[in-house]
Amino acid sequence: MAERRDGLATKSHLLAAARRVFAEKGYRDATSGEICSAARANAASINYHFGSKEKLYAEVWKEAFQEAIDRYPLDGGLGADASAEARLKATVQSLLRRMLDSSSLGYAGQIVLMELANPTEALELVKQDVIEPLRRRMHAIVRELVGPKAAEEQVVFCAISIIHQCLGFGFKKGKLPAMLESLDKETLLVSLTEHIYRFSVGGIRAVRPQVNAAPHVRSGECVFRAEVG
Amino acid sequence: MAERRDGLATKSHLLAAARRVFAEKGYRDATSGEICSAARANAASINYHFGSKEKLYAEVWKEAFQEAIDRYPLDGGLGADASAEARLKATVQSLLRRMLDSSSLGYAGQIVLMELANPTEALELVKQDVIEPLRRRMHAIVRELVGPKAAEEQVVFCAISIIHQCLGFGFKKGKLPAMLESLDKETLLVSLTEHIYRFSVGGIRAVRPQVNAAPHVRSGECVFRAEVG
Amino acid sequence: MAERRDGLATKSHLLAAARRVFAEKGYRDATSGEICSAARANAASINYHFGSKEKLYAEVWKEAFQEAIDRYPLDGGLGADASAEARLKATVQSLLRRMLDSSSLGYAGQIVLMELANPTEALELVKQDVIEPLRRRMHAIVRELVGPKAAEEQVVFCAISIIHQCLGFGFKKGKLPAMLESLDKETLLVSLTEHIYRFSVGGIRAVRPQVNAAPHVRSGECVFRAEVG
Amino acid sequence: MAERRDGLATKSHLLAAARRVFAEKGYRDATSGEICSAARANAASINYHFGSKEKLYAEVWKEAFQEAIDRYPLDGGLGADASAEARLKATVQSLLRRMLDSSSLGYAGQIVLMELANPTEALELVKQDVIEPLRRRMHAIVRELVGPKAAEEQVVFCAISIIHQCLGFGFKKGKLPAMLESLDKETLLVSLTEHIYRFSVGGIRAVRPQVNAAPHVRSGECVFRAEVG
DNA sequence: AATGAATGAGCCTTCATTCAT
DNA sequence: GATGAATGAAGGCTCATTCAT
Repeated sequence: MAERRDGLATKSHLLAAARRVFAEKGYRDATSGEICSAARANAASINYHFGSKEKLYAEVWKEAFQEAIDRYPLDGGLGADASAEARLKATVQSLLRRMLDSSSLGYAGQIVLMELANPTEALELVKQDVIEPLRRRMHAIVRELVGPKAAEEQVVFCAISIIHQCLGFGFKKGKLPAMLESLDKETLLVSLTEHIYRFSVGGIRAVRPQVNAAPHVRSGECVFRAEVG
Repeated sequence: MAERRDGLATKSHLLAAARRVFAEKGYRDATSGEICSAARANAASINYHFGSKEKLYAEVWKEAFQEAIDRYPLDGGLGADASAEARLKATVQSLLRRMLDSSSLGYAGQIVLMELANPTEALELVKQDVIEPLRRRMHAIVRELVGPKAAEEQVVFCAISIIHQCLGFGFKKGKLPAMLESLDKETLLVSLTEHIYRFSVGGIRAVRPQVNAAPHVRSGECVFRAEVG
Repeated sequence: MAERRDGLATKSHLLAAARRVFAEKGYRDATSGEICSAARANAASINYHFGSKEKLYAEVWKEAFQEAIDRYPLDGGLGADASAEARLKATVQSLLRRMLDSSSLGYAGQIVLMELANPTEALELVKQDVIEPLRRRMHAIVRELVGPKAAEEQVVFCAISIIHQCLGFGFKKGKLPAMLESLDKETLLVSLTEHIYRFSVGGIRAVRPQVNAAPHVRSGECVFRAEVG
Repeated sequence: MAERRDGLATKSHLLAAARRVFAEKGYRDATSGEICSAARANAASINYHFGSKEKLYAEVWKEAFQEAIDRYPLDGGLGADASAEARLKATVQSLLRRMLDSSSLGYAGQIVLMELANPTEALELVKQDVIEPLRRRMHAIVRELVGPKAAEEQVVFCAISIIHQCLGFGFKKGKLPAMLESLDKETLLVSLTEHIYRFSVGGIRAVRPQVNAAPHVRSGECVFRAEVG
């Protein structure tokens, strides 16, 4: 009926449609039928090209994350010799871009959030390729900023704090305060990067072992002590 | 055939089972059948007691969040006259408890994460009761800490940063580094509270308008400037 | 909860509600639950009072038809010595009333139509009590009008023609031409009776064996005139 | 597992089975399962081919009525120039055939009766295509027979009388007197047509305004005789 | 290489009925 | 005498998958 597409057009149409639909609805709610009709492909085409819905999903992940990595590398183009601060900022920005990008190629953020909240087996597949490198890079940056004397636990906590700040922005729309909704994507991204970067640098500084307590650090300590005790 | 239970035991059994199953699998993947057999109830009992699977889900939410609010009130028992720092710490701890509690009464964290990533209509229901108060409280605390001169945008960003740090801990198990997994729940919670509190106080201090720039703040600024420019 | 009704109030409420609901929706579409809530009775009350939905239905039939018979007896109050024409007219009117009456006591028409189109076992129950007497009476009247020489088949056909003309008015509302819808029930009924009576007398006359056309045609006219006037 | 049928055999099997089952049991009592197993098709096939049970029902209607219209056109093949009497007879016969035909292709009669007594939305669909044309045709014929001076109401009543006489024969089997049951379908149909035709012509004559009885009554007789002979 | 037809497993829901009180 | 709670059977429908072409 419909004119035949040449070669592997159907396959890539399916991948594109699947990425969109999976990101919008999640693995379980996205139906094969919907993906196929969005791709103007036959209902059997998913199984023909990918073997199963689940394998298509895995393929989408692989593709999406590879793209995320390619488009927004964690080092942000910085050499290994860049300062820890510069690397931190670049990493935050890359991570935010991954979460906020919803162009036709980048629903990665939505998908990963959904998986983290309600994992499929697919999550395991990208853990090593995407999450581990991120965790390690962040860990290294924090370690550098916090100094060699800091406890390992502090480093881990700080890395998590920074990553979570970024990850939260992958939640579905409507979560941001009205005030931020009006900004265009790029402006928002720059501001957020700036904010998270400064906030995190301040946070790291505050938790690192204080060789010599600066005045305002002390005040922070005091409040804290009072609270706990 | 199975012995009849007296009273409305079935209804509460269903609620308990549903909370568990919904938290484990999410709304779509949790089947009525599974919930009913977990509650040792008939397949029709969900409809009898709640009208539909969806209404049961809404009920579970309401209950779970009410419990979260009751058990872990945001003010942590502090009076309104407590210092901003104390209120911040208490709020962080309450929020963390809500996310990490997975006792028979508190899957709220898991569920909210799932909803944020992939919303059902149920999300709307608790937004006002749970999310808004949290946002407002955090906003007020940050405003107090950051001072009246800070731009509104800064306040909003900081509140988000703090909330996101906590929310991230609602993700399914297996996400925490091995090192933290070994700690018992309560110890972990105390450490995390401590960390997020200090980290956030440091972060807030770092982003607030600097009347007189202390030396090391300036260095942070410099790095940042270098990066952007 | 609800105040207890005394004695058999619930039972009669159920009967009334059931009659309404059965007439509106038919046996299969009417649910026990709907009937019970319309009667403000417990879901178990049907089974308690009547044993089953089907037995309630049969009870409704019996009651409805008994009422129809009592309120609109086929002889219309005429003695056995009334003329065949008078008895025909009375019978037609009674039958029409049975079909058109939709007061709280008389959904009989709707129900019988539904049963004729799509029978339940209940139909058998009233066949003897309601349908047979009607058929026999109509047969006798027609036989008298048509004369002893007419073939039995003709008599049967005529009786059917008359009965069918009346039965058709039991169909659900919205079937009558707009023109007739505007009339009030009683006026419509009188007009219809008049029409069917005259039409049928004419029809019978037309099909009876014609020895010599003129004389008794005239007498027929006379009778008719007498009847109407 | 069951051998695959080629082409769209399943779809037409379903339609055929559905027509039978719907006619026997009515929309509500006919189950998808029954229809499918009668069509030796899978339980999901109704949804695949028609979308839902209701749409299948609508399809069955459309088909059945189109067939009824095609096989038994109201004009019975008569030209528009045929006499009113001839057209009346032809129309009555067509209508009776539609009601009595229960070959594999024509349960239309049963279904329409059921719908008239207990309507589905499907009824609306065929009202315009089937019921309206019939009503209009009958109206025109009666108007011609009854003359221009007759009140519109009389014409409407007569048309209804004729139509109802025919419609009544769509009721489920077992309603006809034993005497008629023994006749074969075709003989019964011819006799019934003859009867209803003569009965109705007589009825119309009897209700029309009588200026002077004799002349046109006679002509009516003549036409009738001519028609019959 | 690709597809239209068809399937089977399972899900949510409805509903008449039953049971203990 | 009457009821609220609970149940089992079945119904319509969805959906990923398979098969023949």
